[in-house]
Amino acid sequence: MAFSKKEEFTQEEIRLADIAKALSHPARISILKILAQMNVCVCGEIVDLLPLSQSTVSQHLKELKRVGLITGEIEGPKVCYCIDNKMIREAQKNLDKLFSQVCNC
Amino acid sequence: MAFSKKEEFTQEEIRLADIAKALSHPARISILKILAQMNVCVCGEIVDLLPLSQSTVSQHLKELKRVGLITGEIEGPKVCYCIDNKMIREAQKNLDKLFSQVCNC
DNA sequence: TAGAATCATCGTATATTTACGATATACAAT
DNA sequence: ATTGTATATCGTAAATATACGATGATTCTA
Repeated sequence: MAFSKKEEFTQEEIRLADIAKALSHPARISILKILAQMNVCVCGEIVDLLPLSQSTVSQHLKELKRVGLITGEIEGPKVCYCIDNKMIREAQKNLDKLFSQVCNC
Repeated sequence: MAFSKKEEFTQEEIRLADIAKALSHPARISILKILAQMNVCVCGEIVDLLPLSQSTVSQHLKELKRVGLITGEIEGPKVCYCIDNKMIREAQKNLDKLFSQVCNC
């Protein structure tokens, strides 16, 4: 392909697709659940709970952070990851709006 | 990578990620909106409304059909695409459930 | 100050996605 | 039968995603 055509859609569509992309891997869904249960969680603990290497988990965390669904705070040598409740609510609201728009019921 | 590790997660996580993947391109979000507005829509009309070639649109339609969010019925030489309301509701419910699980509020 | 621990990033291999034109298929109409 | 219309699929190129080990950066501890 010459280059991506994603920019040729509305900002809303692009943003929604981007959120969906962040949720498009089971590992990232799992990470969100883990963070919600623990409330706050050090990266290493997540690695221990998943069947993936440390570097791969780090990549998945980066993707979730990129779209804003989680935050990461440095605590000494560790990094404390946490759900961003506000962003989760916003994602929930926007996806719900899409489904409502799209569903004839 | 040797091979994907997606299977090592729960069926629920895999299914949810798969739905999210179907929504992870603005063209597919746009297609869903178009189908909802028109209620029912011939493939060619969708092509006319998007800045993409016929073959690319056909691929996006295939992806939406794969996860069940839309159906396609052959009508003579044309194909009539339609939102599957039941599946949309199910996707809405399951994503909403995830967000509720994941949000501390 | 030297190591140990924690995490991100780099390099890399492979898989998947995105995009298009060309071609094949199926049907309708002439 | 032939032609035209509508759509899917094939082939292909480029981009992006997934996964890992190795390395680098940072910070705590001995």
